[in-house]
Amino acid sequence: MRVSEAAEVSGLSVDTIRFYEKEGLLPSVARDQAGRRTFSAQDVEWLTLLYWLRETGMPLEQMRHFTELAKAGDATIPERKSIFIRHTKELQRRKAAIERCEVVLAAKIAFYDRKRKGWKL
Amino acid sequence: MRVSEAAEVSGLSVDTIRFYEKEGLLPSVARDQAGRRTFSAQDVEWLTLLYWLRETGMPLEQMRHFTELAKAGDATIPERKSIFIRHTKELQRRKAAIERCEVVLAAKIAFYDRKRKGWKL
DNA sequence: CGCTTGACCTGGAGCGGCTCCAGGTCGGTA
DNA sequence: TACCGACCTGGAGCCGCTCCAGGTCAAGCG
Repeated sequence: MRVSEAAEVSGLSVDTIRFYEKEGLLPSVARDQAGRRTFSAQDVEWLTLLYWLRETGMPLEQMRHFTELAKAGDATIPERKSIFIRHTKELQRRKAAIERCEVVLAAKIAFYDRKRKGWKL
Repeated sequence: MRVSEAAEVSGLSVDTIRFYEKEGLLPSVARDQAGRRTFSAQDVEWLTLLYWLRETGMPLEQMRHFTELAKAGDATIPERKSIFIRHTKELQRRKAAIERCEVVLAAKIAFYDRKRKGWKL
């Protein structure tokens, strides 16, 4: 699979994939004889994971660390697991922030509605 | 109220408040005779709103536009309201992404647990 | 009354995380 | 065989801060 298809499937942009490779966030990327990146199903799964982690705010540095662990083999599974558990907690924090914001916005909207009514009366 | 206190109450950093002023995101900031910014309760409320909008991903450009509308008076209330409604929808999108990511992480964690069990048997 | 301390000021550099662009290479189709 | 489009690289640009140097000022203490 070539980079544009990998991008489409994973949700990342082509530029972001190249950038991630440069930054060491991809465990390995094969090239064909013409020097073009080729992605296996596994590679694309990895990209998709990165997509979700970034989409939900994990810093590149942490993703890079995670990549190093994955490259180092099964012995690092406990640490990788704990990274995911920590990120899950972070997601709860973010969800709470969103919900708090929803309340704030709902209050503002209600305020505007009351004001509008005031004009009409 | 001075900038450090306004920062503490609003959740923004002092640097971010100064940056937002420079970028035209604050409708007006008074200064004392020594040239220091002073914030009224209203100002702090505004900062807090900006905090929540940024925390949940609204771009500065949109916040700037919103500020302009607020400065222009009550006639712009319908547009301001529609900005909030749009952002509320964006929040739903983001919450869905977080929930999707939670599922992905839970699956990964379960996978690690199965693998760990495999070792022990 | 003067001195120090610390909160504030400004302008500008640096950084994370992309995104876009110029200029070039290559392979598959008409 | 000549082209077209997808790929390549290196580097500039952009957003949204964050940090720093170098300076001003007011308030509290000796």
